[in-house]
Amino acid sequence: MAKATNHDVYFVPGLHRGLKVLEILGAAETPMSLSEIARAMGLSRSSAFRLVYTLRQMEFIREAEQANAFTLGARVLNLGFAYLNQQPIAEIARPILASLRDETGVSTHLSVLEGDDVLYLVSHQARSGYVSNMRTGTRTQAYASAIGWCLLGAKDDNTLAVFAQRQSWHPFTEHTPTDPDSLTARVKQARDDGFVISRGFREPGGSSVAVPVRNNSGAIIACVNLSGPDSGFDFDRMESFYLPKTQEAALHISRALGYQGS
Amino acid sequence: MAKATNHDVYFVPGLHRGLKVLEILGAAETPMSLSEIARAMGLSRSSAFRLVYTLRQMEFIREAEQANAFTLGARVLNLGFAYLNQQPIAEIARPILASLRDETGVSTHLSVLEGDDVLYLVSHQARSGYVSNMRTGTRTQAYASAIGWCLLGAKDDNTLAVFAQRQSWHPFTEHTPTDPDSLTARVKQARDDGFVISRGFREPGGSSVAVPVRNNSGAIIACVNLSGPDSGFDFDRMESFYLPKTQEAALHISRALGYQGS
DNA sequence: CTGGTGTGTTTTGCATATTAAACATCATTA
DNA sequence: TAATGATGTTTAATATGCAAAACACACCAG
Repeated sequence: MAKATNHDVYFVPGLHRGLKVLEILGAAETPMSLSEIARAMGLSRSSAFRLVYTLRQMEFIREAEQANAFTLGARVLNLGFAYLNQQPIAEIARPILASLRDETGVSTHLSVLEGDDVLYLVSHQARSGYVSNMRTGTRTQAYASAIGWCLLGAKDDNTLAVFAQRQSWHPFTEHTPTDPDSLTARVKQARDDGFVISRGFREPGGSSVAVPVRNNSGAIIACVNLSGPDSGFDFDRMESFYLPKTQEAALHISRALGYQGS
Repeated sequence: MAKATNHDVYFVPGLHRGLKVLEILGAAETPMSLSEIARAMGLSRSSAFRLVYTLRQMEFIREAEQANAFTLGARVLNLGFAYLNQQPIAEIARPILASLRDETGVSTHLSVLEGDDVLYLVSHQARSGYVSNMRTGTRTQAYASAIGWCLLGAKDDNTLAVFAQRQSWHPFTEHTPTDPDSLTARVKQARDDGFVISRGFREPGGSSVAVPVRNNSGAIIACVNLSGPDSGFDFDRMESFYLPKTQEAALHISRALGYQGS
């Protein structure tokens, strides 16, 4: 009996668990000992030993200063950046968003939908004041931010409904949608307008402008956004200045991807 | 017979090969089919099939638009950035190097020695003109650049000699050291001066200022550098302006790491 | 010193992953 | 159409990874 999950016949558990070790070490605040890893994985120490042994030999993990404790090694960086360099959109967007940051003075980002999350691919921090905690590689729940609504516009109504069903709603601020209906309303609004301007939706006191990026067939594949504290935005110029600048950048990127519209 | 490498008893090949698949996909220009992966790995298709199956199920790889071809998935990004976020020096240096970039107008970087390579941890591009190809995650040979000489100052003479022995010397420019002696001379010079100013050493027409970052015990653990095309640097002000600014930033970072000196 | 509890490491019988080989598709070519 | 060669997939015999248990060493408390 037992037989727990009955993993597919083709599954290679050694690989699965090794990658999980990497993720656990990635999430850890401090280096972990072999035993800690074994416990966190729900594995025997002997199995963990073999995984750690292999990973260390491959230099994907390394011992920390304190002996018998392990951290991620630099080799995982290569993987992460190999991924980034393979996303042509990131290459294209980087200089455009840098200019946008310089023109507007607030932080600029490019993000895509990855599963149910918003994933930040490019991020340029405002040159002064407030530092956003959104950096390349950051993930946030898509349902809870202007960027998310903008990106979710890519989904058709049915897919969107299914997406909404599986969310666990957490009210980040008083404006966060907390049920499928209010979310779909937001998304449809974003789709109709072609942009989202938000004020304190994701974080109290934080505002943002989001505009979709489209590919050659006109589908939404990414989202450009400005974000910053209310104090950094001149709210009166939101529609007259920040929005058009952002739209211009988004269009610039879309064109570079073969988008024919305007 | 055969028995090829007689891998250690504790080695788990499934993990080893899975990670190798990720690296191969990371290095690939375009998505790869199952068979291509198998060939690149020197494996049977059936084995590659199981690795790909597992990686795909874990979302470390995904099928490209073209069916039956695979690319890295977004989940590898998490690993890479988890590593970065675990390097406190990167967190500390980021805003300092952003200011340095803004004050000097040229690109700024923080790098560490990783094995025999220089690894860039933080990178802020100049806001105009020339865009350097050194970004976070980039690796370069340590022996061939000002940053490298600066970082190699951390090694004692014996270790440095051993390091020098195993390099394969490639003359990137006419100034690149091509033998152990000229390298060690460079490194000792850097150690004595406490900085390196270079002109066209790594790339023709590219200049750079590099200053070491020290930890609480005074050891060199990283290196701050400015880099840009000669046209971006005002060479007359190299020692009067760029160098002191860089030293100031490096000291700032060193202090934040507990360095007591000056 | 003794017993206890924590390590990391090694062993070994059993369960399971692995791969050669067969199979099923799909193109292309004769 | 049949032959060919490439692909992705499945199978089954065998090679191998796995975890329980034993081991060795450390640390700490009494």
